[in-house]
Amino acid sequence: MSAKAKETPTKGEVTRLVIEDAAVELFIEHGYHATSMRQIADRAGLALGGIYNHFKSKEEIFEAIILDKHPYKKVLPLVLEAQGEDLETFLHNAVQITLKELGSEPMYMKLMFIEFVEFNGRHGASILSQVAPKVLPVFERIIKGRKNLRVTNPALLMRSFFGMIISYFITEMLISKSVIGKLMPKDAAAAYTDIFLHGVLKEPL
Amino acid sequence: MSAKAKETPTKGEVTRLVIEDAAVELFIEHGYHATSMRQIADRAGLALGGIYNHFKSKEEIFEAIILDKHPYKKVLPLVLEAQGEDLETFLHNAVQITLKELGSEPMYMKLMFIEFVEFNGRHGASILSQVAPKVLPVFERIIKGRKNLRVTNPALLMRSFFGMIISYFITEMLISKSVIGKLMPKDAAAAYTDIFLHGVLKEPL
DNA sequence: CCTACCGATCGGTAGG
DNA sequence: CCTACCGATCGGTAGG
Repeated sequence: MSAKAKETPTKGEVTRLVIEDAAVELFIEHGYHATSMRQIADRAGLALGGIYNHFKSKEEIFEAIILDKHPYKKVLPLVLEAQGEDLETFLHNAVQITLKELGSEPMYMKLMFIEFVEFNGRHGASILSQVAPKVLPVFERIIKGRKNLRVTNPALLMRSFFGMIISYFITEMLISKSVIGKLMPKDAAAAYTDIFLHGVLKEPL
Repeated sequence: MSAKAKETPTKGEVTRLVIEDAAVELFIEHGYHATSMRQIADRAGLALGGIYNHFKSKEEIFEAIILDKHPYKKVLPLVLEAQGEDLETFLHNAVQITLKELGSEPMYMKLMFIEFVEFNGRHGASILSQVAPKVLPVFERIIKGRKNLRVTNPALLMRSFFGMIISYFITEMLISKSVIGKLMPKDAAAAYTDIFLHGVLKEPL
């Protein structure tokens, strides 16, 4: 048992994750306050009381989910490690990789909105304060390294980058339920990326 | 009483609006399911039972609010009536007017997110189906009339237009609670508009 | 429009 | 980890 404690998860750790998985599904389906502890217990396959061996309260489940499954957990390393010979390919890669990764489980983006609506963005604001100092330098480097950028403020570049991603997914989720989804181009993600890049860059790709 | 019935609102109509106003405040503060009928009654200044003389259920209050106070009610006429000599000024005006109008009560944008999170976008999808046919022609006209557009698909242009607006407000609300809001340029709305326009247009303004 | 009430369900706990 | 239970609060209604 001297290893990194990642190899053989405790039975308790497994149950904890089962509860989290059941809860995150239900939260995404109905939101936080409309989901009951009994529903979570049922879907996790145990009795109501059993949950409280792993979590002190319903809110603690939500907080664990935010820590473990928030989309930024996937996006952050991707953006930090994005590569490319020049600025254009770098930004293009960063956007495409991020959209593709998040697109594999688009509903997890809904966690952000649940938190925003039902917790007034309390967790979101604190995540932002932790993450921004790590990500901002990336955008600072982009701006300093190249001259063909129309945007010279790193915070604004960062904001428009993530704003574009958020906008892509929320419009995607709204449109997919409507007929006008049919009118969208095949690779809407690429088209979206394209608009953003041309908005930010001075010269065409 | 042959007038348009807008002049002297019934006492009942007034009470109805008082209830809606109390409810929309509470929904924006805590979301739909976390708001109780008793809270709404208290804030509206009447007893619990009194509400049911004006609304059959809690959900009916929410639906009335969506009908009366959804941000698209303000944005739609503005976009339809936006003017401008050429394409650039037209688009620029449309964006600026919309951002300014919504910015006067930014929290009402939260209604969209509440509906998305707690009603799974049911109302949002039906609004989209009603509104899209009216708005899409505007973007079709934009595309047909001018050649210096990089985006040739009207649905995509419409999506990126409203996506940009949504993205502006959600990042605004998140950032305003964080320190990095200080790093943003003075007129972030103008900068945001600028990025969008350059993303969509072939030539600089 | 209010008072007083209904059954149902909520989050959480004790005790084993 | 389950059974059985707690007080509190929920949306909604009857009756005046």
